[in-house]
Amino acid sequence: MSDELLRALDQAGVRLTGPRREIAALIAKRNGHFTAADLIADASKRRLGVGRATIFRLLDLLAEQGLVERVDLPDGRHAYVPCEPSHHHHLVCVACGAIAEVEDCGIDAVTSEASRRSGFTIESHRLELFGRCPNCRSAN
Amino acid sequence: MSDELLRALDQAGVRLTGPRREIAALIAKRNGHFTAADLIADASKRRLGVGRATIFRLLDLLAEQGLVERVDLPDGRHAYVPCEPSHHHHLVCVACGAIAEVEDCGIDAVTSEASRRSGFTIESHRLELFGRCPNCRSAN
DNA sequence: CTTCATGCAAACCCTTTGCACGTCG
DNA sequence: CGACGTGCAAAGGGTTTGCATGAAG
Repeated sequence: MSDELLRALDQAGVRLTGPRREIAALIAKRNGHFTAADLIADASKRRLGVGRATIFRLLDLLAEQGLVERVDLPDGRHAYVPCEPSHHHHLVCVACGAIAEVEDCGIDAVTSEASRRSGFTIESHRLELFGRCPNCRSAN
Repeated sequence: MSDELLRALDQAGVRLTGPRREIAALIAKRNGHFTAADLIADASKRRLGVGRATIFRLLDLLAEQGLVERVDLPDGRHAYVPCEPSHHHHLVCVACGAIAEVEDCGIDAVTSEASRRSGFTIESHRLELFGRCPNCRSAN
């Protein structure tokens, strides 16, 4: 479960310490997005002795490696989603937090159109889609 | 300059108090995005007696009315941009902070494609474009 | 006059940092 | 063994809240 993250970290030459393994397992056990606070709560619930700081430090590390990405929820909270380094946008279920990764589906056309109209050179963009996953849609 | 915001607030039945007028003027005097901290600094620089809380409260109010929108900068800071209630996306210059508003330029095609692929129903989205405005591009 | 907004300060997050100790390889 | 990671606690920044006072309509 948590092997994916650990393997990727290992490959990146990152030390696989005890706390890092435990936090990776917590992340793997969640599905969908999670906040730093979620992990901190999980850790304290299970009485792992890991400190807040270690969790934030690992999240930074994972983000650097592109293994998680930080998304800003509509309510302003910061969350993280596990993801493949190459994929780029996320679709998040507002009901259960499930995540789907969306590869470029024509966003380039949008950016170049915006660039043409505005005269800006576009260097990067952030697209976040919010909706309901198939499960939550039918459950309601 | 600050009339636009004030007029819109008035129409919404919001009391036009002294502090609100002053803060609206500060916002009008900025061009491009700004943070709450920017306004707080402006206010203290000019020794207006307005408190932090009032600034945050007005920003909330303006956001409720759709007169400003909160954007999350790539570095994680929260900023606000003044905008028309109907327009929807923003292009922000990473060099000078200038803002261009971008009306739908085919983003619907992207969302429906993403929806088709993932099975999610899409309720909302957030698109932020980052680049360089014509001025900053030629200045460099 | 009544309702609502304000300033101030304290409270509250969330996140980062400094440091002595422990662990990994 | 040496470099690096860790926990803890404290510091830091941004944002919110409680409350007595003051202004708006």
